[in-house]
Amino acid sequence: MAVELPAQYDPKAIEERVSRFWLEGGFFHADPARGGKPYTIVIPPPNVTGALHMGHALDNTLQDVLIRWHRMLGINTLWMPGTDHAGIATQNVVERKLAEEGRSRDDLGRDKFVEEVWKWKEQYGSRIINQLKRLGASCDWERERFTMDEGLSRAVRLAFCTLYKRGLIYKGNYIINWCPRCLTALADDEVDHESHEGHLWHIFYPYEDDPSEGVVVATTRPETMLGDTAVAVNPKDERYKDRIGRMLILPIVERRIPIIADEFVDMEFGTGAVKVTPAHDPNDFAMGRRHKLAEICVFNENGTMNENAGGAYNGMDRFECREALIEELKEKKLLRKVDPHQHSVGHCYRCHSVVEPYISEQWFVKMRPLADAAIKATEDGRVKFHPERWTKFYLSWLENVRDWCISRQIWWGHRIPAWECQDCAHIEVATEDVTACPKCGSTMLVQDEDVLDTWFSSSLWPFSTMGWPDRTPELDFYYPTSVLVTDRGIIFFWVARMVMMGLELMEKEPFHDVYIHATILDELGRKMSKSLGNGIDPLVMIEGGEQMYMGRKFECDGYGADGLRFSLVILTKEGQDVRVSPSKLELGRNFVNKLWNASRFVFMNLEEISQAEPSAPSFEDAWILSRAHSTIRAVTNNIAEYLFNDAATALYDFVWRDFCDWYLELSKPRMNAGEGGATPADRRRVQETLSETLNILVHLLHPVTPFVTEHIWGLLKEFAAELPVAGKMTAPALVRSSCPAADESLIDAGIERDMASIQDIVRAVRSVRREKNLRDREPLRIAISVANPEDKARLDAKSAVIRNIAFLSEAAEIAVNMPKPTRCAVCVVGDIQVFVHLEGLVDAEAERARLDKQRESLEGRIGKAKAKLSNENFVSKAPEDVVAKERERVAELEAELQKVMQNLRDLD
RNA sequence: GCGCGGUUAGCUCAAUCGGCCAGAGCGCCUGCCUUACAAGCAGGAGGCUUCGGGUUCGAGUCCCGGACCGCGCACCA
Repeated sequence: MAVELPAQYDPKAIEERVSRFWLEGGFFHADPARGGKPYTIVIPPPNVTGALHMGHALDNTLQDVLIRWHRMLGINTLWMPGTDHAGIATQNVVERKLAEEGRSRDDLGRDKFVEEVWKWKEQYGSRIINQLKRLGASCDWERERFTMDEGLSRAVRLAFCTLYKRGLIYKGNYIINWCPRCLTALADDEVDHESHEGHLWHIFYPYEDDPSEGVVVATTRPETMLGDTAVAVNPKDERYKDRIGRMLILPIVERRIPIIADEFVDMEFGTGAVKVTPAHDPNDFAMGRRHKLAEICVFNENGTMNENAGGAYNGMDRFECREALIEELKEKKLLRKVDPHQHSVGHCYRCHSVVEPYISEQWFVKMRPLADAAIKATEDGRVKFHPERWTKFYLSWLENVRDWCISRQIWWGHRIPAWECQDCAHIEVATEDVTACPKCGSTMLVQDEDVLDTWFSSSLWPFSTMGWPDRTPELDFYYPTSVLVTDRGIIFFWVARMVMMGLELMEKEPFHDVYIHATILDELGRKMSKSLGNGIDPLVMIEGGEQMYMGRKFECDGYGADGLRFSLVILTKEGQDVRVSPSKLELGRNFVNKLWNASRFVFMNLEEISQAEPSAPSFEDAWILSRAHSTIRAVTNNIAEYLFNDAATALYDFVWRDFCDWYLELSKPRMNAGEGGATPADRRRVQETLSETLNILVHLLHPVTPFVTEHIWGLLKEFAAELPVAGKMTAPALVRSSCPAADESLIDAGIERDMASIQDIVRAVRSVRREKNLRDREPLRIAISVANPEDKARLDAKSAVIRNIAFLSEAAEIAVNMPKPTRCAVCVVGDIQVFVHLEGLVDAEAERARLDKQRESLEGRIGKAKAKLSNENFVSKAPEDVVAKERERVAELEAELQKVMQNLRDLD
């Protein structure tokens, strides 16, 4: 067979080929008509402007592990992919591109601009999808959706109308967060608060009837004073009690404003008197409405001051205005004090400008009823979080949520389906465009200019992608989905809103489980970000190349998608953020190479299949199959509980420790007829066990390292065509093959224990080799003294194993209570003594040193255990089996110690 | 201010229900190009589990309190 088997695994060529094979085979396609049990995941749709980062890599790897695992269990799986139109973000990207060409969106006008965005989307929008494919994500790509698709847009309109009709959407004039750069309203959770070192300015407001007296107010945003319409004090505040109702003259603008009393005011803070600016502060807004104060807006939409700010400031930027205003107040001796003050300032999560609280007319979703239903779904156990602690985080947000501002003053997005009649001012909300006013019949209708928050359309994702509002077979079969896998960062933005919309519009929660995985951090524990330059590009790690990381350049020769995926999965402990650095990712690359080489070894030994009837399975054959099935059991349980890294660790140990370090080494002499009595029947047996084990192993690993396992499986299918395992390899591809179930009858704790004991003996011999500077394969002779005839019988049966792996010149002599032969080193392993014949090499000092060290350790352990046993409370209160076990342990340790002591005496 | 994580080997992390000697990877030291793999093999060193109390026969693990690091929310005139 002329197959090239390079000694170093090169992922690049293989992954590309395997990827093509999968896509051409249509193996990821989901078909509800196939029936069976459904298992569904909808992808958290990445921004269409996005590029794959490590967070995506982890998120999608975990989803892919779940999907591939369930697919291999024969379950009817659907992984729904797609992208999000990301209103503000995408609009910003296209506007930046236009700016480079010296154009602006206003030059183009709305229709032309939206056309430009679509063009941009067609050209660049598939980048992240291709990157996900490169990562190996086994989504049903034939079903790819985009939140601005025709179908999803229909879903958005119907959702809006339905909620409006149910009174859950309303329009109103309220204070919202305004980004003066993006020129749009933002939802509360789209504002990032950052702590800033600012000032607390104390400003004097004189009384109208006695300008020499007045009150001092404290503020961090003095420029808003231009819009003040009152000063508030606490009604209980003795200092101000008798001044309530008195009029003040607001400096600079010279407006008459009253002193009002409101419980809200904190007497401890500042001077206890608060300037009230209803149009520019959420608390003041609420106070203003309580006291029916005027709402005077002093800002323009772009963050400059407007005519209400007065002639001097009109048109000035808000921050320049602050400076100028402070100067003027100083001149007028109205600035009484300036204290440094730490306070938090809201920033736009898209462009990072300082947002302004701003009164404007917007559309809102009434959250209370929706949130209550969502809370109930979790309380009833219909929506569960993993790890469990996120439940509280999620519920506390739902409990305190305020109405959601969903209108955005941008052009890219789902335009609000509301039309206002220019004649009678009636507002009609409808799924189809409205051409005549249903109230007055006028045809003078104007559609609302605003678009909806992107998260509004993403909240429908679990069902809009399946064809809702049509009742499709997909929706019937795959909804609700099984699990949502995401980062904690969008629990509010997205997870909560999907639950609310699913319950309201589908009357069914959109998913049963929510798995919140780690956030990826850099090696110093900081989130990866562009501005810090501490991000690692997953594509560079996969395909190779160079990039800047934390200020230095590093080069990677391409660890492959498998290497990256394995690293991420094994590093990511549930519920724990994960620090990633380029060097840590070598782990997965090394593992994949190890797996490849183990497979390569198997293939080389399958080149000539022995035609003999296989001999009976030997001890080591039974052992590796026992370990294989133990591993199947462990991985199955771990994945069911979302313990991905435990599954990966079990696989790592099985492949590297059990299979490579021990079984492959043990199989070598059995492959070579003649040597050590190996027969063609033995050879055949080993070939069957190797192929069987490798087949199990690639199945188990496939969800984590899909490419290399698919490749190995394909080769194994050819190499093992004449072996029994071929009967289990009839699927067209590993991705569609079913995973072997754990066969409990093959799991043998006794065999695993015996092997552990053999490993101890072998390690003892190796240790002596090291100590004596003997070559690893220098033939040696050993004798083994055991405690009883049963142990002798057990070891006798395995003497070939020991001989093989310890490189002995002949089988060990095994006897019960054998006296120590002369001229040998001795190692005490439990109740076994291993005598290594060394002829002239025995070194009494080295012997003494080794035995002394062991004596010390044993004495320490015995001391501890005896102290426990001599404690009457322990003996009387601890469970009997624990006490019995402890006694047994002491007896064993003492027997071992005696042997060590005897050997020490013999040295004298 | 409230809440949630975390603190274990030089580094990054494990440790199931409280019970054998607290493990692994990387790094370090020794020796090996051993016919799958130097991205490897073999052997080894390395621990007052953040601190102080408590519960318990027994605590890395449970409870109370403190320190430090990180995250979220609220307040922030």
